[in-house]
Parts: sequence; structure tokens; C-alpha cells
Amino acid sequence: MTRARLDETSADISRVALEMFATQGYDATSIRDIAAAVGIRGPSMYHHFASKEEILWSLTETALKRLASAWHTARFYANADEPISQLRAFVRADVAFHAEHRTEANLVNSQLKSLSPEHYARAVEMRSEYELELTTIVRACLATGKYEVPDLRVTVFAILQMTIAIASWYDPVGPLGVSELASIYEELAVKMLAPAKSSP
Amino acid sequence: MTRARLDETSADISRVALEMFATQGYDATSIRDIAAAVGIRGPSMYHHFASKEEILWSLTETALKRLASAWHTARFYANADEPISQLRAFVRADVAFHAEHRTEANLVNSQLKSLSPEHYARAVEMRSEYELELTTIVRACLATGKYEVPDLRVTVFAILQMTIAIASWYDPVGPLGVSELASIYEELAVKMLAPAKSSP
DNA sequence: GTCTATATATCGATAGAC
DNA sequence: GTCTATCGATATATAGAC
Repeated sequence: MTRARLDETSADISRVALEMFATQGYDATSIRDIAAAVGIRGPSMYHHFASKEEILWSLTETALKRLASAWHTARFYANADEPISQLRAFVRADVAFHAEHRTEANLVNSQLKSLSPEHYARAVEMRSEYELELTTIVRACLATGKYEVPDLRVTVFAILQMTIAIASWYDPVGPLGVSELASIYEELAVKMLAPAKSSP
Repeated sequence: MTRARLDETSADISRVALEMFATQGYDATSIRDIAAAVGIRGPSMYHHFASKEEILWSLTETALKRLASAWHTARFYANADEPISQLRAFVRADVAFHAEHRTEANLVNSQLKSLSPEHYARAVEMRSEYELELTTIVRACLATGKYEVPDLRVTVFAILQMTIAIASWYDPVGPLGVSELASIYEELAVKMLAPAKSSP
């Protein structure tokens, strides 16, 4: 499906398209818009990509793979015997990704509907696999008997959702560093798993 | 700017446009699509609305007003002297709105970028006012000395963001009622304000 | 208040020269 | 690998009859 794209121009197209799709939206960005930003004419785009949707899918798939990859790398730094340590590592990796790859995150968060039905299904599947990682971790935390949540599924959604929005407001040149940001969310997530009677 | 729209057809247009804009997106929905669903031809739409964007703005403004209104009504049932009681009431009202008005919530969550610059600015302003309500409540909770958060601004974002997604996954005919759902998020939010040392 | 006809613009994509 | 020219479809919106 996806071509090689090892040349400079293809890389330029991907870079420009990611930026424009994420900020203006897929429908509001034309092939001609992307071409102009790259410095070529519209029809030349089809030498590098078979269709506009293929560009979107290529970007979406790459972003989702990177998100999963970020966690797979981070998990080695967590204590496998301590579920809460894994939760902390997961949240930190998740926050870091959304803060450091804001454009890619915003694309995945807002442009999935413009994918073909097949690619949309695949994207949702990849997202589900990522969610399952966190579900497994939270379940392991609960199994220790030291943690408690009102509802497993809803709590997992809540943790994932609160970090997703980082991509839309975080300012890398602001006062908050990525590591500090990760610590804030790490603490919030751990608090959410605290036994119910711990708060007044 | 916005017309009266007291007639049946205008109400039909609003209902149909809300559904289509929220599910397919503003750009992917044409004036003709809406007209066909209502049972008229495209040009007849302009007897009821001055432009396509006016329909979107009308729907967006109504939804944002209803969100604020839901909280303004709910606040009377909270104990004004107990900030934590206000937090609980806010979260419950917020969850209920996103679960009961899913289509409106999804519209506001995904189609703001298609508004004119002026209307977009107004929508963001209305959203900020809503966020400020929660900020004030959380600040009051912290002022009692009985609660603690790692970062006020980020925590407020986190609370608001975790409920926003409800509109995209909640199933009203599923096993979880709105009241139960509200209780889950209420508990999660209160936990997030617990003193840091309460969790192992 | 709805219609047909149409103006005007832009879209994704293709054909074929260079 | 990029170009010009263009196809065919579709978009928002308007004009004017009924």
C-alpha cells in the first residue's frame, strides 16, 4: 500500500502534509496547497503518493506506531514486579509523546474520520491495542489489593483522555518542562488508583 | 447575526445539520446533503440561514450555552460553603451533559475550526469561561488546606478533558446509567485532589 | 417558501509532453 | 520527476420564476 518514499521530496511532502492536516484539517487542505508549500505543482504529487488519502494514512500509521513504540521502549525502565511502577512509566511515556510529538498526536486525535474505512478500522485497532496495554497495567495494580478504582474501563479511558489533550495546549517554550509535566500526570494517575477512603 | 428560526423547517435543518456535522464533519457535509435529509432542495436552505457557517455557529453557540447553563442550574444544589461539594456538583453536571447531549458535545469538540475567525474566538471565549468556573472551585478546595494537586492549571485541564471524551464512547443503552457514570467521575476527580501522601 | 437554472470556484486525479 | 492542460465532479451561493 504505502510506497518507499526515501527521496527528499517525499519526505518534504510528509512533513508539510502532517503540519497542514493537523492544523487546518484534511478536508481543508488541498493537494495543491501541499504541493505549493513543497515547491512543486499539484500533479507532481502523484509521482510520490498514489492518492491524498494515502498521505494521510502514511502519517497516521507512522504516528500510531511511534506512540506504541515509545511505551515499548519505556517499559524496560519500569519494575516488572511492581504494577504501580509500570503505571508510572506508562503515563510518563504517554505524556512525553503527546508533548513532544504534538502535531502527530493532533493528527491522530482529529483526522481519523477522513481515512478510508479499511484504514480507519486499522487505526482504531492500533488505538485499542495501546489502550489494552494500560488496561492490563491497571488491572495488575488492582490485583495487588493496594489500589482501587470506581470502574476499570472508565478509569482507563479517563487516564488516556486526560493526556491526549496535552498535544493541543502544551507550549514547549513555556515554563513547564516535559519531565515536570510527566510528573504531574504521573501523580494524578496514581492518585486515581488510591483506595476510595483515602480522601475526606 | 442569527435569525429567529421559529418555523418547523428551520428546526428540522438544525436537527439534521447537528447530526451530520457532528458525525461526518462540517467539511464533509454539503448544503445539499442537509437539504435532502430535510426534504427540500439546496437553494431553499438560504431562506432559513444566511450561510452554511451560520448554521454551524448557531449550533455551536447553543451547545456552549447549554453546557454553561447545566452547571449554573446544578450549582444551586451544592453546598456553597463546601468547595468539595461544588466540585462534586460540577463534575456531575459536566458528565451528565456530555452523556446526555453527545451529539452537541461532539460538535463542539471537533468542529470549532470550521467557524469564522470571529465565531471561533467567541467559542473559545465561552469555553474559557466554563473552564474558569472549575478553576475557581478547585482553587477554593485548595484554600481549605485539606486538598492538594501537583499543578492547578494542569489538574483543571485533566478533569475537564477526561469527561469530554464521554460524548464519543458512552452508550445510553449500555449497562452504565448517567448517574452511575457521574458518580465514577466524581470519585476520580475528588481523588485527584487528595493530599499527595495518601497513596503508597 | 420552494423551485430550476446557473454563476463561479475548487476539488482530486489523469494524460501526455519534456 | 516535473510540467501544462484538462476532465469530471462537486462545492457555496445567487437570480428569478412560481
